Amino acid sequence: MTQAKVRARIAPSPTGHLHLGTARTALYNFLFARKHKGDFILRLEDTDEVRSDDAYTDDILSGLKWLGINWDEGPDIGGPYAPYKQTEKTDHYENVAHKLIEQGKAYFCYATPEELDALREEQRQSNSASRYDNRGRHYTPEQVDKYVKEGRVPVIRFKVEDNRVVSWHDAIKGEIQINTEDLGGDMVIVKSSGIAIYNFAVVVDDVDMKMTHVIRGEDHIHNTAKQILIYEALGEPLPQFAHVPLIFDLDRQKLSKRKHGEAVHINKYRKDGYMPEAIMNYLAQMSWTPADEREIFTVAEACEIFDLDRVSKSPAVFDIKRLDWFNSHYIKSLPIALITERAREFLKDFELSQYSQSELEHIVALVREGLSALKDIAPAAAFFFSDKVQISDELSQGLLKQESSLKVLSKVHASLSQMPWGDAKGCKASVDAIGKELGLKGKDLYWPVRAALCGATSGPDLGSTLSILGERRVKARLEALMQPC
RNA sequence: GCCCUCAUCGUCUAGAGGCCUAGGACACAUCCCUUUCACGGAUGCGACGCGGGUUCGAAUCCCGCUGGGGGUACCA
Repeated sequence: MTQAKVRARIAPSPTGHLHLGTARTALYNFLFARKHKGDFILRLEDTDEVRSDDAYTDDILSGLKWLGINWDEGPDIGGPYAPYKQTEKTDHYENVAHKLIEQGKAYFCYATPEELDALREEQRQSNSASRYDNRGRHYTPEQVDKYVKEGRVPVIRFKVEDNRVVSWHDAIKGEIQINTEDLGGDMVIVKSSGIAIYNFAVVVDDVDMKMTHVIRGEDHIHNTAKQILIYEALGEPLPQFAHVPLIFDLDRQKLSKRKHGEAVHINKYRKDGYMPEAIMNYLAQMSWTPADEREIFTVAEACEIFDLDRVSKSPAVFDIKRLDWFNSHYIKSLPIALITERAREFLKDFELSQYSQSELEHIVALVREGLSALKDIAPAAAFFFSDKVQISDELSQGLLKQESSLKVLSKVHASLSQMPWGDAKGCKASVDAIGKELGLKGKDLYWPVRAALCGATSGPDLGSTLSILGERRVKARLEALMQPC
């Protein structure tokens, strides 16, 4: 048996910034395609004339790329089944819809939005299921004539046959059965504007683009039933469906812009200095565990080991603390040159040119340990860049007023020219030697020095700090303290 | 309302009838390391929603209940 080449896709609609859920769905499709040496396609479902915006398209494409998700065909690079943008296929959808009308599988419906609202309201009042009453199936020629004369512009509805069970084997959820009666009556496939509706356009596109697998959020389950009906009407084979559980917040509610604001957008994490490797890793393992249960893996590794069989059926809760853990892991373990490069934009308020590239890398290496996101690097590294170190009143009035502290500082100041700059251990040893001389050690010795240099009693390794700051900067800091006005 | 779906520590999960007095990770607590914070290491806290079955034996299978979530548009 020859298996067709796997083709999976992500079909975002450019009605908002790249959402965490969209990113994860994209990731799963991408990983699945790569795992099976197939193609991954990106297609834009921009049939919502009201909410679609090109700015969102850019945001989505760049966000996906940033995460390491690359497509083989898409609106930006083309491909054998172009166009990859639904608004460029309007006529095509309409043609297909007309074919369905000719076959008696669809028809024009002249019901106005107001009439439909009234119908729904009535159904709501009587506590019955909300559905279109298929009235358009039985128009007399006179009625149609009248509606046309009134200037009503029809939609095209697809006939949803009643009393049938649509079922499919979902690659994640297993067997799913839905009765067509619960689908809401004959469905609109082309709006009165002439633009195809999502449920119709997806099927036409997935058929056109020869998609073999449709992996999407479980909020689409009912849509899948509707879409299967369309596949059948078109006489086309069904792809394999897989419905991925959704992502919740800590309150077990769907992640939504309304409730969570920017926190649902990939962009927000990008701006805050989260590593794409961390987001990818975190997103991937939210509802999927590799067979060997490893938790840290790269995109490339995930492409090797991804498996739909191991995708969980239940929703995952987005927990920023866990993301932070992944992020701090990558901040600590990615090559220092790369982290330094990424850190630059978070340090842009400082005059970075005063340090060489390798010195800068040392600084980043020193402070990266405690960071959960790069946005926190500026406060952590600030003292390296300013000769006027901010010192709290508590320290300047307390610790730094003590006699022993002043002694330590003036001793350090005096020995500046003998410090082995560039040698972290050597610098530390010099301080220790001064301590020995003064009979001071521990906090009494280190804290004053640390406070003078960093403005705090906690911070990176003292020897390294001294070594990187170098004679000029250390001198400036000490003198600023020793000659108060 | 109706339809679909889900159910293991606070969170992500392992678990596909005996290997489970339920394992790992995050978080949290304590301790160790350290001049400090962080890192790292150790220990601890901590879960199979409930009720019936089936079976010699159930977290695992079946049924019901409860609870959560999603859907129910001329949105996607």
